[in-house]
Amino acid sequence: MGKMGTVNRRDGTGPRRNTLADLVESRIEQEIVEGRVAPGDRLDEEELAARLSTSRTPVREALRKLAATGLVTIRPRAGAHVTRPTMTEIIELFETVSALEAFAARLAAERATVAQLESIQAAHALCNDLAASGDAKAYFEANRVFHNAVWEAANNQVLRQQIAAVDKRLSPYRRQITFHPNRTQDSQTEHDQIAQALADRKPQIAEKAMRDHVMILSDDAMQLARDLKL
Amino acid sequence: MGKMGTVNRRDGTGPRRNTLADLVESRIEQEIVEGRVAPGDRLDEEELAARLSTSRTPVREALRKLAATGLVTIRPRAGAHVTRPTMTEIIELFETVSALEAFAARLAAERATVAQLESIQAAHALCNDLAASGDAKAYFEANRVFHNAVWEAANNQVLRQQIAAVDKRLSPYRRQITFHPNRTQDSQTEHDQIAQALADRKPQIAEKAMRDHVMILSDDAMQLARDLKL
DNA sequence: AAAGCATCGATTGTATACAAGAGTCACTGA
DNA sequence: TCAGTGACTCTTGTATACAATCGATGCTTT
Repeated sequence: MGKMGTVNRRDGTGPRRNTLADLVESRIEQEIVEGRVAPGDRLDEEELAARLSTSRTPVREALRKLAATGLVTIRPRAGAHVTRPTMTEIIELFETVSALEAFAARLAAERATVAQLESIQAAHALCNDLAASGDAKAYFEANRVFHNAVWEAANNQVLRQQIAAVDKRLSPYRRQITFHPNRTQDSQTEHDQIAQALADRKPQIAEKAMRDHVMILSDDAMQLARDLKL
Repeated sequence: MGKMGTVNRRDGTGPRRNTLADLVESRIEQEIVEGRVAPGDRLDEEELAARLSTSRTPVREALRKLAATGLVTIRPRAGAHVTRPTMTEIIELFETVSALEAFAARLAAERATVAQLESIQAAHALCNDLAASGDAKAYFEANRVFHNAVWEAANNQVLRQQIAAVDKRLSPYRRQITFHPNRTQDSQTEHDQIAQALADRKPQIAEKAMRDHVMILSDDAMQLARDLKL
């Protein structure tokens, strides 16, 4: 009787995984986003298959899907690697995500529900506490929650997915910046302006504040990348 | 000189196809974008494999990649179908592409080369001629060229690819609108404003003009969809 | 006759087998 | 010693075989 123990969620958020290929995909994606594998690292099909106790077929399908989003680069006969963007591409990624997040902020200011605005304020408050504590790792997560709350408040699933896709590609670099000394305080000041504009329902201001916020991050990322000779 | 004999382009534009899976992918994508298969249509793996003289393996990989971009929907054990967006999703797609294209227009106004601006003007002029001629099919293509020229002039490859991805998902609906009677003339007026703002290098105006232009299209799409009971 | 259920068929998901190109490394020659 | 070249190996690309699940169809039962 209990043979159908399959998990079956229908929202696009959580892992609705019925097939091995999808499971493998989320595992690989996780390893990339969490920084367990770095840009440029090779992704060996057989090694992944062995590690995840499956055959090459689901691994290949997972890698193809990840390649479609740009997280992974596949060159024919040369295998799959975690995409290592050039300096130019990193700038382009930040520019693109700045446009998308700014638009999300604009929409959020226009049409967020009261509950959604409260979620944003709560995340903002949490960021404040953690910024004071100096726990960079925790702040990194709280910052993600804040941004996620804004994306959600835009009430546009397509937009949210597009942002998430580009954001994943930037995650290795975003991570670096968070641990940059003075960044946390500045970030909080910018979050203040964004949160205020949203609470006041001022789309234009929210849009510009978010765009500037992300682009400042971009500048920091570039500076850091130069320092680290990435 | 000719160091590598392999055909190896590095921009994402042209078909750099070495593997069957990539070839199959572009074929299926083409059929969707050109309207040869409609949203909701089933994509049978064996039938595709037979028609393209290959096995199911490359077909499956191609379908997975297309699913990652949202053009195709795959439900486990239920097969692949051309994605049929809901009314809400169509609106969300138009909103998203409006933000992206508007940003592209802004960047183009800021940093397009003279040659790129000339390409835009040329495409605009062609649109004008064809609008007068009343050849809807030709205008549809010329309109694409105009928009493509703006995307290109933004000088941001990541942005260009993101726009292209979302735009593909909208192509069935964009097509419908073009053949709507009065749309062509209105569209030209809007193109005028965009082209002028770009020529004058006014980012704010270009951004707003493009955003409005796309969102008007969205309204028309919704109205049409309602009329056709899509 | 309608509803429920079981069996069958067809299609997808996964694994494995086979083919072919790219990189490696040792060997040769200068 | 170093550059060039050749075969070899390892990995990927493709095809096929096998397994599992969902939907349909027809039968049974009330």
